[in-house]
Amino acid sequence: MSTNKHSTTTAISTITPWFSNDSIDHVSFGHTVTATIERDLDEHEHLFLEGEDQTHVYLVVEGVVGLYKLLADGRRQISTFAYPGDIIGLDSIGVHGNSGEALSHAVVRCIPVNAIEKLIRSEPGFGQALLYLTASELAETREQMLSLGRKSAAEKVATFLIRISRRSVAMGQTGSLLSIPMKRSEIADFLGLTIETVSRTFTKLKVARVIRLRSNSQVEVLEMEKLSGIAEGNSTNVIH
Amino acid sequence: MSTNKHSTTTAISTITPWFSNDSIDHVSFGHTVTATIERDLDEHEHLFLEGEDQTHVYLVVEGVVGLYKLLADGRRQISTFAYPGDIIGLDSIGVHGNSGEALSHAVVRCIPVNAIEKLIRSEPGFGQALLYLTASELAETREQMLSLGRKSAAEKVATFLIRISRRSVAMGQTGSLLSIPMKRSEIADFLGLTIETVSRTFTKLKVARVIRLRSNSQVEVLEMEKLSGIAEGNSTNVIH
DNA sequence: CGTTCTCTTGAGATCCCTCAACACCTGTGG
DNA sequence: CCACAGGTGTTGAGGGATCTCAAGAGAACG
Repeated sequence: MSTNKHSTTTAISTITPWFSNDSIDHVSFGHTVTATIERDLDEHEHLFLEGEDQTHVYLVVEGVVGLYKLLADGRRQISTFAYPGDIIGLDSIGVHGNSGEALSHAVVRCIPVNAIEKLIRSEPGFGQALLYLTASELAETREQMLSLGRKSAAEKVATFLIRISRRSVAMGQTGSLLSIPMKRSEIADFLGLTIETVSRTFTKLKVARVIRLRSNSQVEVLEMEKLSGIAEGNSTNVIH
Repeated sequence: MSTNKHSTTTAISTITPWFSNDSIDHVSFGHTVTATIERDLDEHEHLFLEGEDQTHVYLVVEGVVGLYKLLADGRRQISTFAYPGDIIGLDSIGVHGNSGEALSHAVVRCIPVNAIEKLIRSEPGFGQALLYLTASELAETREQMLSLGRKSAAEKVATFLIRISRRSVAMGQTGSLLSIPMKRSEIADFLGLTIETVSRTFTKLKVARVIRLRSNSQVEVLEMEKLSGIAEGNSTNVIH
């Protein structure tokens, strides 16, 4: 179960939207928020459900949180994965448009929406920072729409890996040894595919010696050029 | 070709993001912008191309502008359709992430980005209005991702029509007689389908007496309940 | 009243999904 | 230390929704 910890320390955070290739935006909380609650989430624990009233905005501190929408029959579309430093809840005004669930153990800092509104009014630049952050998220989301609407399974998976690689580099780590914090089913629901197709596509990339699987959650990129070529739909890099 | 008209009138606009079901946000320009340029666009004329430096934000005054991304081989994904009252360019900081093209004759008001920045600093509430606007657009985009990733052709087309209907109602018009300002190819590139599939799906909805086609750009919804049932993926409303 | 663009319809191909079996991994308890 | 169970990932075979290719019908326009 989850535990709540009150904290009086100021939370100053470097906000880097997932998959962002923009320069890093710095947004600081806490100067006027005297006490924000930090919350521990177990694997599969929900932070909120689609349709619920929005009470907080969340800053991911540790772990990865998935935002998703469901259809009546259970089909799921994962909208985004929120990594440490990402802010959750900027898309909705009043009511959550997505459900938010921890992929594994995670820690988030909960900021009440009224505190956000207060900060926007009191701290010059804060609102603008949030605007830029939301704008970047919109740009990322539209990039993902291109993948969902127009790319093949191989292109989708390659795009997914390239983005993880970029994020990895942005975090100061290597871009060729990637840790994949999500399961096949979550990758599938993010890319609009089935688990089987995701699995088969990983195998094809492996056989083509573009990647190597150290484990199910560790991918080594052997041919970065080829991978990004596939991601961008270059027909010379087609996999069979 | 396009004509540019200088204007000194204040442009006070009601901003309603496309497909929005949120309450209407009011944002006013012009109090500090003494002269904004209004621009006429011919059918298929581009406002900007993906990758270009962003110089302006645009307020659509008349007509519809499509934002799209291309893959190297020509595959296209339309990100959104901007209607009168919508603002274009809030997603990008510095460089355009999409190309913007008028679907038919259109008029836009051009607001220099530095004027926007000035307004954010000088007019309290302006930045917040833009934030809410961008947040709504993000929510809409994620709704569209569910369509692209997880819905069938019939569900996509039904969702598309329902959203046009909602927008129509929000504009004070009837929700059952819809005017469709885009061609089949544009609908296809928005929904991640081919023109042929879009055409066939319209025919199926027509045969099932859910809609009636007055012309290629005028759709009459005969069974709204059934249409929204299909849009939400209810298996009882499947079309064959 | 032809020219061109758009939309519709058909037939066959293809990519991905569905269903099914099996392999792998990890933790637990005998 | 092994047996087993449950969750997760892989692989195969077949089917189906959508795409591709192609022809023709309509609509718009000079």
